[in-house]
Amino acid sequence: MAGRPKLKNQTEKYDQRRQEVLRAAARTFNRMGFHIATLDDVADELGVTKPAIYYYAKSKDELLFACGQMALEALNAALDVSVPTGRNGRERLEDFFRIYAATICEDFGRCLVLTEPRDLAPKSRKENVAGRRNLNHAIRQIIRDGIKDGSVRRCDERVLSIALFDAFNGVGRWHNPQGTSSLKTVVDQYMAIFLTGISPA
Amino acid sequence: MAGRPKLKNQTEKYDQRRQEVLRAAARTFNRMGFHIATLDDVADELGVTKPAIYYYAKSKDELLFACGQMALEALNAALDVSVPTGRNGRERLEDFFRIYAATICEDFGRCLVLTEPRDLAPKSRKENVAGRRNLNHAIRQIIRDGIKDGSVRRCDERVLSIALFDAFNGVGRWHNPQGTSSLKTVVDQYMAIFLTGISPA
DNA sequence: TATTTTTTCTACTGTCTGGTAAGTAGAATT
DNA sequence: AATTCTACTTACCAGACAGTAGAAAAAATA
Repeated sequence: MAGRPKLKNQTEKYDQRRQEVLRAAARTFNRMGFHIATLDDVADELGVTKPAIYYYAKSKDELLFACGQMALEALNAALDVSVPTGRNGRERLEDFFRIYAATICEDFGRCLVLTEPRDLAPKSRKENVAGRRNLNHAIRQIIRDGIKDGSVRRCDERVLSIALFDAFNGVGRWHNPQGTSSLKTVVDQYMAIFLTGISPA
Repeated sequence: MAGRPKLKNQTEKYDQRRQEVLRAAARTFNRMGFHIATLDDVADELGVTKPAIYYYAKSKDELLFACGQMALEALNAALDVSVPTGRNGRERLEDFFRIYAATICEDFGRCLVLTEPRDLAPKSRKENVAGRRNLNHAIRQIIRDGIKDGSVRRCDERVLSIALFDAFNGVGRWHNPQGTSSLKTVVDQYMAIFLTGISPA
């Protein structure tokens, strides 16, 4: 944030451009891998030169961190959506993971899924891990609620949450929007697998 | 590679030492991440200096590739085990993924799961991808067999195989052998989730 | 013991890349 | 019109790290 503008009415333009920079970073990281991608690659993606990046972020670490935060904020918003009662635990799980799947197929979501906290510097990592853990804990709570209300089978909620998150992360890693099957089709299949298992109905 | 011994009775010792080097590499890559770990880190893990590594492998790329191959060979062996008939598709899936889970919790297996083909140089990558694809295709075939023999619900075998692989990969990423729950306990839960779903029985 | 082979070390190089210094064209403001 | 601010650019640096050359232990062999 070397040169964040001083005039109030310029900051909106700056923030928009910063979003474009972050998105270019996410796309480049996703395409090449965070450690393989250089800041010159990110700059190319955006059609500028490397130092221009530093006008909007102070380090490569900050770029990755900010991309992750964008995704985490979207996912936390998804949590709020699934809170309204009237729906049991299993239904709330389904609500959430449908949004989760959609989110991690976007630029920032894929970036969150394709990188690990250890790619971040200690300070960023701490906050990133906290965000991931928060999400994880929220899902575990929904699972516990589901077990209580009888809509989810008795199980260790930690194991189920990991199975769900990692299985869905696979969608972000492998799904090709240009491919034959739409995201909705894939997610429907995932839901069927998780709701009633792979054994025939 | 660089200094493979010329005397026949020395090559066995060399090969054993090479295994130790590969294992040290896998452990270091797993602990720190492939791109973050330096060859000095690998050497430290083994208690030697960096050039000693080059006596057993000609590049960092070869280390990662060889670790992946170790895991892929173990997994291909697991495929053979699950071939004997008398067991239906669903049972063979279960057989395989129990071995899969155990394998990816070992040093080389975790290394395979925690890295991506794009971390490898083009030549190694090609072979690595072929190995991964071979495994994937074998599982898809078992799924198709299971659908045919009625032990697996009708579904897109590509989607199911990805869901299974990625969910189980999560075990390799998160399971702590020193933790409270044993690997067998975790895998049993996974099996229950996938066989009959998260809805109560 | 002398000689050869195996294994590892010390010391170094070349390259790559994150990050910076300093300058500039054009827009906004006064 | 003069000044200030914006969004960049060109040119560069310093450190890190994969990989190497050559010497020196250590082990095996004769």
